[in-house]
Amino acid sequence: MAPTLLKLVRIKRTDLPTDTVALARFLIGAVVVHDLPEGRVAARMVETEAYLADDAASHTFRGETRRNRPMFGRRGHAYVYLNYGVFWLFNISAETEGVGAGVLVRAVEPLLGTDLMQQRRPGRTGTELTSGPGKLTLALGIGPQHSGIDLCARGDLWLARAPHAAAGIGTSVRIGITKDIDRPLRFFERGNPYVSGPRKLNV
DNA sequence: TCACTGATCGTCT
DNA sequence: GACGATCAGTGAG
Repeated sequence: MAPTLLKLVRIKRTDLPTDTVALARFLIGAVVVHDLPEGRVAARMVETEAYLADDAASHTFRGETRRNRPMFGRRGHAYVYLNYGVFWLFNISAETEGVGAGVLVRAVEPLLGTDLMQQRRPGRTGTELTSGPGKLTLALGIGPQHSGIDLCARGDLWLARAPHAAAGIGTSVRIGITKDIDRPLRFFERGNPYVSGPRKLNV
């Protein structure tokens, strides 16, 4: 799709499903937009994971803390945290005020500003740019300064409606966790080359 | 294509 | 003081 033809329509909070699993599926195909000083970057979400309130794998399982507070807010807020001391991971809060749940964005497909993404990922090209939760935050310039912000409000980081429907949504167990490992809470666009993870999970 | 490993640090126990 | 919702490099099959 030619960039000049891409119309980005801001997502309103009322567009977002309250239920975490429904939100994780809804977000497949939707767009993350970041307006940087150097220009706009935008990418379609093609892989997500749901983290529920009664979920031992979720950061919210043991209750609210300073770090995970955004997950307890209303749906549509960003929760960004440092993983393995190295990478920032981007989540979108779900459910209602007081319920700790959200959706991890695991992979995106670049739509706008691919050149800017490449500058932020030296030596990486093609699917290596954004095919993983730590990669995409680097490419899109998402960091701790965004944790807690409202993605449905005016700001530099926001969500836009899917420019076209997902080709088909696949389901699998989640990746990289050690608790509640059997729940089918990972969702991805079938056949999309930017989807991360072992091939056997992506059918 | 898969399995394994080191790097690295904020958060919570 | 231990533990990760990861990535990139290496080596084997």
